[in-house]
Amino acid sequence: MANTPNFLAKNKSVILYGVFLAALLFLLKWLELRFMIINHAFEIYAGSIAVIFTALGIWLALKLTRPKTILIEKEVFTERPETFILNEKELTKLNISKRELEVLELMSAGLSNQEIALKLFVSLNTIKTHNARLFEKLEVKRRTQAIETAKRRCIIP
Amino acid sequence: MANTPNFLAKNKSVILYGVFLAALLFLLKWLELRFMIINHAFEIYAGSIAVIFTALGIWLALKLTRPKTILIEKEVFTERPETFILNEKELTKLNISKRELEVLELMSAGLSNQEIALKLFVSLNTIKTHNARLFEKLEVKRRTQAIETAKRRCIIP
DNA sequence: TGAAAAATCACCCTAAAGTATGAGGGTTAA
DNA sequence: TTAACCCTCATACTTTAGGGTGATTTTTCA
Repeated sequence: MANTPNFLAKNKSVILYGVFLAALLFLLKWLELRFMIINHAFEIYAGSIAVIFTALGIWLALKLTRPKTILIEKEVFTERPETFILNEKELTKLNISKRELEVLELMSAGLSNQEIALKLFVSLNTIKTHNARLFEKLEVKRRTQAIETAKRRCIIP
Repeated sequence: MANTPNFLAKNKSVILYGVFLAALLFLLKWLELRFMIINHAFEIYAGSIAVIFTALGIWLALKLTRPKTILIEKEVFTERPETFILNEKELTKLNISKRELEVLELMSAGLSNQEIALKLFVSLNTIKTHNARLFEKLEVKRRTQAIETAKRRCIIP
């Protein structure tokens, strides 16, 4: 395992900590020389150390425990197997008629109301009525929502 | 808001930290008196402070960040082993931009143009422009067709 | 057989979607 | 720096979608 770059990358935090510690030692040595001749120098020095190392500890802890997150597994009811199986229960529960389902499928295929009307040999108004009932039963407001809901519930492929 | 017990409970960590700090000061004072007469007493003292306060910082950080680790929700699809694989080739071939894809996905979710505009913090006209380009690139005339085509080509799930 | 449900259609109106055109600012690569 | 996108927004217009109401005919089923 002569993977040096990987080693460096993985221990980045530790190395950074080492470097930071070295820098701190220099700083502290300098502070020592600087304040040794002043009154209460010792207290100042000790306080500085306390503050800096507390901060260091906090930083270190945050750095090391960052990936520690609790995963909440959320169950999502999405049942769409590759081979479409019509969910008859949903259909009867929602009380969607044969004709409405037909309209829904053509809608999902991307046809306009006019095109659906022509295809089913009925008037545009009829399609609109079917749509209105469909939206009511599916509890949606738009055809795109209807398509999304219907697909999710396995009413259409 | 005279909810004293609640205040105590909520600031438990802070209070504990205060008490611990006071205890530490006593300890340090004792150490100071103890080691002031020994050679290298200063270094030992400083080292002690560093170690103790680093530990304190780590403890503090862990204590304060523990309740904030409940974050990520993982969606588990019960009956859908094959996850969606974005067809990057199609995307680049069709020359669909990131923003356009974003709009397309929201469209597919059943949102209206106005809702998409609000969600993306842009104007309705901007969404309409994105739509027009999308329809042109996908060679369709309506949003429902766009959704159908995009799904079939694995551009959206 | 009679009521309920389904399917059909019409009219009117509003809301949303879509078309066409222009334009300014930002990024990026030649 | 220029050209090519990309993202943004606007205005004006047309088309489509959707809501509400009411009605007729056919099917279905208890």
